[in-house]
Amino acid sequence: MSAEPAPAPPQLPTATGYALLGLLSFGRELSGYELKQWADGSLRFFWSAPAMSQVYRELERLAESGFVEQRSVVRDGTRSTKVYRLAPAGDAAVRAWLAEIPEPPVLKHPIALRVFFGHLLDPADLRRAVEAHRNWCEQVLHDLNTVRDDLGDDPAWRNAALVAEWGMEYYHGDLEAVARVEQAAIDEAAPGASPA
Amino acid sequence: MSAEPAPAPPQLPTATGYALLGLLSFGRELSGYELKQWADGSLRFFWSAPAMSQVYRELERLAESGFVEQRSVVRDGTRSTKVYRLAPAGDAAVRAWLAEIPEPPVLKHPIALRVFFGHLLDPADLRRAVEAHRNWCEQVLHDLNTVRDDLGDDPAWRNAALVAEWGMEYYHGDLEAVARVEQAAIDEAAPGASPA
DNA sequence: TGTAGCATGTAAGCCGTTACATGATTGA
DNA sequence: TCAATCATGTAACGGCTTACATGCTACA
Repeated sequence: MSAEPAPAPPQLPTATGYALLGLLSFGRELSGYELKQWADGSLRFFWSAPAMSQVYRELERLAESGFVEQRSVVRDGTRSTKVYRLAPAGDAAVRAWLAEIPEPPVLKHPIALRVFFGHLLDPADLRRAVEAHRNWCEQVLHDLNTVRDDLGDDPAWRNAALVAEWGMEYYHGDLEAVARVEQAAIDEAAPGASPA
Repeated sequence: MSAEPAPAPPQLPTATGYALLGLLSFGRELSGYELKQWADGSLRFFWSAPAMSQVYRELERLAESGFVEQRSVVRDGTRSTKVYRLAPAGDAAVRAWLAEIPEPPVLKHPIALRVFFGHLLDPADLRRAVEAHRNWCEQVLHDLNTVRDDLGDDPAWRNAALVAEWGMEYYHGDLEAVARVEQAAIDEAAPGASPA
């Protein structure tokens, strides 16, 4: 008959939780804010980056379940920050998750959608969409390039560098494929109607 | 002072709703079941295919908002089926949506994730993940090939065929990129330890 | 006779988002 | 002193999923 609150059943993390565990597995002790920054600078290129509020919620759950250890530190000045470190249970959990057969990839490609529904857009709108997509890809390529440079040839970041390189090829290929499909789609829409 | 239920405010469709409107824009009158089948055979390759229950819910909302027209038909035998046809408001709505600046693409790539967190997997697990991914891609390529063949060179399906072709290149490229990255990641993990 | 496909939904719940709220610190 | 960034959350909501429930029809 204890009056203590029932211990939370250690439920398994969500995909986002596992991703945070993965980031913590590099050994650093990080705050929610820092984890979000890092996710935005790495995971977002090939997985997804959760909202800030989601990061905090997940960290709380991970701490409740014993997958991470939480403590408050005073870093510089007087303010205290909560920082998180991977616990042994968290290490085991994320390893087990990654060893599972993966889910299929998820792709939502707005240009492919617009080509598919091409009869509902006029060529100018399609071109505007392609241009926005191209700008976005170029920004991503620029960011990835910076990331790649920052990683250098430190063996500790070799895998991250590999993925950054993969990402650059990927988005480069996307750019090329979109250009091809745009040309074909617009040619179809107005055969022979080339601009003066 | 009428006692009638307040008419539902015609709220804008969700992305899934727009996708259904897009499918209906090809002019056919379809049931929820048929729309789901079609989404699974087309949209899923480059966008996403909603769950069956989601299709029904969206169709109901689209009907409430006047974007589609609903009627019950008896198709063969005695059973009646609800079928949906695009209403003028739905046509306008989906056109306007597609003409907007698109959201950025979404990509969740399980192999990239596993390479990034490569220090948490042993090479055998990475290989298993890659193999599962490869099987998945090959299935998709097979399905896309069937789709492409079925579309033939009917000008009415020219855009769909373009996207199917794009998809085949895309997943082919994925396969190649994954093979490259796998080789590099495994080489790194065990340098000099080539199989006998 | 039973299984697979056709066909339509309801219920519950998670995941993640946006919007909101707060306050300290740093540098222009 | 103002804006940007660091830092941490809460509240409300929406989208989509899985699991469940139901029943007909065709075919082997």
